[in-house]
Amino acid sequence: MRQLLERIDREILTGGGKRSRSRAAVIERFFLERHHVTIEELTRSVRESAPRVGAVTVYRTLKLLERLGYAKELDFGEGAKRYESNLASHHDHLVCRKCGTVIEFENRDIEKLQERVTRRHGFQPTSHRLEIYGFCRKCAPGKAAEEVRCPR
Amino acid sequence: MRQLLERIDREILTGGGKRSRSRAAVIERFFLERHHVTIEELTRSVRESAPRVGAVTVYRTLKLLERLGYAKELDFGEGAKRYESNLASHHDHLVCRKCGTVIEFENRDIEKLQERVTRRHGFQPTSHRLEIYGFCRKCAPGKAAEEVRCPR
DNA sequence: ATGATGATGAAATTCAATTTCATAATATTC
DNA sequence: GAATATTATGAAATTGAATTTCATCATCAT
Ligand SMILES: [Mn+2]
Ligand SMILES: [Mn+2]
Ligand SMILES: [Zn+2]
Ligand SMILES: [Zn+2]
Repeated sequence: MRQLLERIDREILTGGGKRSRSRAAVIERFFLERHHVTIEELTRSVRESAPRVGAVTVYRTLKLLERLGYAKELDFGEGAKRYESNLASHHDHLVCRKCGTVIEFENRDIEKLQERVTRRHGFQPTSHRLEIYGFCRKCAPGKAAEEVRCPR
Repeated sequence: MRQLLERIDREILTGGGKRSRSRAAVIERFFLERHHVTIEELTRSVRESAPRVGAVTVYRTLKLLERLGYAKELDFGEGAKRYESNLASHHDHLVCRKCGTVIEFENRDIEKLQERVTRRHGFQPTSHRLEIYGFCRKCAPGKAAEEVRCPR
């Protein structure tokens, strides 16, 4: 952890940036988070230990971490984006539409097939997103309130 | 086409709705679109034949078509959402980060593997989204302006 | 035609995200 | 250890897509 923070600090320095307490607070909290967090959630968390940090700094710091390759931006269609550490290996997500639980999975076969698809189209892939929406074990009762068709 | 429009009209009627000229104009234009359109693009298109139609009606009509199962909402992270007809069979997308070209593909093997993944997690899937971002054949020169690391 | 209810669209509102800008913090130079 | 230069901060303002409001219009049933 210490190692990581120092390494990021060094990268920022190298890039012409300066150290900052607020940013350090955001970065530390971010990597302590267990789940995929929104800016709002992370801001609340940061303020427990550094109450004066503004949400704008959280926005800026996460964009920075993303540019440096340490964070990943996610969008589960909730309105606000979520972020996760990009230190672990690549994975995709199962998102429960009822309770919001997110299950992570990794499937090399799917990734292989994706590569084949892109090759077939002369497409040079740089990233992808695969999200499967539905109901998790807890939230999948016999019949969920599925398709209610109504014009309004 | 005529068939489709009448069928949708009937469904709306059944659901307690009424016919409307503005909405009909939006629906007709929508199904004539070849590409994935934003609300703004579709509104411009609609106004060529029905100049008084407001953007709000386009928003509302697309939400309606989505609820009825005739349209699909897409989000390629551009800020504005895109919509496509849901009449054709399911497919996923390759999105060029440079020129914006969208290539559609269909891969039964990937879908099968997805089902296996969800089953393994006791997850009941209702939909998914798979998008692969990168550079299309035209836009993939030896080295694209890939990773420029800079703290700001 | 009349009345009831749905649909419309301009304007107002919402809300995440970004920009602005005066001030504060940090690095560099002497 | 100042003085100076440059970056970072955060409150407030701004943006922009999407939604809501509401007075008015259109459509349907009687
Ligand atoms: Mn994850
Ligand atoms: Mn498509
Ligand atoms: Zn759930
Ligand atoms: Zn391209």
